[in-house]
Amino acid sequence: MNIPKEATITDIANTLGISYSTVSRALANHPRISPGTKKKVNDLAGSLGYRPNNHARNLRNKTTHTIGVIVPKLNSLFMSSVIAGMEQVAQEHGYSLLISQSSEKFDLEEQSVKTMYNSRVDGLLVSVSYQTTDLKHFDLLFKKNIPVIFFDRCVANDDNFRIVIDNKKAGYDATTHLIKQGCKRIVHVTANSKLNVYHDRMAGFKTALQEYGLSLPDEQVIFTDLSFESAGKIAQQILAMNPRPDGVFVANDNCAAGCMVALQEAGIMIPDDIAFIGFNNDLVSKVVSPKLSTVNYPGYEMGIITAKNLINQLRGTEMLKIANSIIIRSDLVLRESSKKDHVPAT
Amino acid sequence: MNIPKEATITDIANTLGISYSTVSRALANHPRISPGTKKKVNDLAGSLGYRPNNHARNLRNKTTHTIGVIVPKLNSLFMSSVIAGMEQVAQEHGYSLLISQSSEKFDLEEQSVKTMYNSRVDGLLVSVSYQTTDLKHFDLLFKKNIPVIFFDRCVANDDNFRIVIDNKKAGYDATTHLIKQGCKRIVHVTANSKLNVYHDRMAGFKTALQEYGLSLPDEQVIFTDLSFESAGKIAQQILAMNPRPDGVFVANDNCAAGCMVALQEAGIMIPDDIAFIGFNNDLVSKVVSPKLSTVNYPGYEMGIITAKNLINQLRGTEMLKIANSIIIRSDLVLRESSKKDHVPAT
DNA sequence: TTGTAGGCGTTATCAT
DNA sequence: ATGATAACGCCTACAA
Repeated sequence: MNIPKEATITDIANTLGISYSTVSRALANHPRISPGTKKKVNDLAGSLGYRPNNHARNLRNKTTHTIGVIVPKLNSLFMSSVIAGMEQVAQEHGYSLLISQSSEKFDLEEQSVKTMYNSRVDGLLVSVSYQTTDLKHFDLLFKKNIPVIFFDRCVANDDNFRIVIDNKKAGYDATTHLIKQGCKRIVHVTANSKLNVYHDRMAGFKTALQEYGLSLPDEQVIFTDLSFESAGKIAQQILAMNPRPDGVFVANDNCAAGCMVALQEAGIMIPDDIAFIGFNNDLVSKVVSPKLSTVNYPGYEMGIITAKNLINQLRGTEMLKIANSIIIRSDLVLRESSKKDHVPAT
Repeated sequence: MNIPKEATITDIANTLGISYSTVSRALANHPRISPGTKKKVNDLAGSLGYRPNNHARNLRNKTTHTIGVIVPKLNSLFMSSVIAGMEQVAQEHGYSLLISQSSEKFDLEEQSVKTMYNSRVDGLLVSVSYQTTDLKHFDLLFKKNIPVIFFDRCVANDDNFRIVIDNKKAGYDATTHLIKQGCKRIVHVTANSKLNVYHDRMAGFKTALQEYGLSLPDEQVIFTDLSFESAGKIAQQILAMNPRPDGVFVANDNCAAGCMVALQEAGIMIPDDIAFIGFNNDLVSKVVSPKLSTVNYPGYEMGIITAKNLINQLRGTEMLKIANSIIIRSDLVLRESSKKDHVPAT
């Protein structure tokens, strides 16, 4: 078990008979180091398998070149695209990503924030958990002026920097679409939470109903955790309603798909009896039968934009105190689940 | 923009009028520091918002308490469960996770390995990409005796430590199930790769066919990237076959679901014309209609076991050179897509 | 039970 | 163009 020795700049300096500050500068491609020494240093470094010690570097520079990422769940097409985008940008700029999932639990999110703080991340990208209602647990970062950017999911009415879609508009468009398909009694299935995404989607939903003169009895808004597993219960609730609704707008695809499956098992025809529209354009929306209409928004792009903004902020390139939100484009994706009186296109 | 000063052990020592080594020891809960000083130190540390500087610590100790994780994709129920399990164990033992997705590309995986290496992770947990055929790119780690554990996906015939399921048995069981349902011409859809998961599942498939005296024309093994997007092409290929197969065993659920959707659009009845079985028990398997039979294995547990093993290895607790693989239990999950002559249970 | 001193690998500020 | 030196914050023999 021989310990393979780790080469340092001192080693390079010694075998080359020069000082280690010269080596350091040569490695950093400092302008006033002779090309000759640069070459010698780089060659030797290569053959020695030298790798810079980031810890020493970070200790010295008080910067870690690490970006923390906290998300509620990793297992959606959307989230993994976001992260892929972030990773690309991070790599391009020499940053690493420290990723953590809160599993929709506030406690775990709080825990993760602490870990990130103790790991001295240069900045943090966050999509908050389902249970999060305020941002006190980020105070340690705020106090130290460590930039935090919230993307996709934020607590409503908060003025931190955020990168989101226009959830209200998307909710409005989805609902309007159902109305135009002839739906009169539309149910909205969402989470009982203060998050922008649910709050705003519902706001859009309500605006649309009002605008078209449709009433909204209390029972037509159903609160749930939006998991696939909970969908069975929602379906029961819908079946029990009298009169039965003719359209459902669910705040995510997983839950929408679960509802559809359960309702169809109970003999409901979709879209003829009840039209459905979901949110996220997740894989399930293309698999469930009939295919689920939904709202699409570009995760990969959102990841890129979010990461770029953070890095700009870290480099002081951008005056971000001015703008405090970026809105990303979203689109309605219409499929069979919401097209009344239409034969599926085959 | 006042810079909030960062408290160090020296600060604590000074305000308390004791030496910083005492503070260091008190913080580390060293046995021979008086409880009184310990309390004073900890209290002050708390009120000062002191956080240990991991970089200084790592520099000193030559250990980062960071575990690298490289996976092909994050967006599956399986992978995100694995990572949740790893995170839990890591946190319990004071480790952080550096996560990266290769997006099934060899280049990105290679890149990630380098990044991990340069970040000086204490160990690495890897599920290799679809394109990976050998492990040369891990040599830098191997040479330095940095432990690497492969989980779920490994290159075949490699003797590194691995934590996997018995893919051959699972493939055998899945195939046998189809045979027992009366299937005579069974197609296997898999990836053209050297990975254990595909290699072994196919081996199990072939063994089962042989055992039951079924022939296997070349065209009955279809190679693809197994993505949902490629499923349409596979469906075309299956439709073009003469005689038409009556059973399909696909090496993952996404692709299986995609095939089913496409075939049903072309008028094929599932399971009556063609029975289907997938692999992974991903969410789509419960959403697609009819619900997809599949092979389930516990991601969360696999994550826990993998992380625990690495940490034990790092602490020298375990003699891992002896064992070189751990097999995790997997089960067949039978649903409607493979039950011939059965009415769906409702 | 506590203090002193040296060093982990870098980079930045001097000086030469 | 290069060298010497100090400092980043922490840990740990060794002393006291």
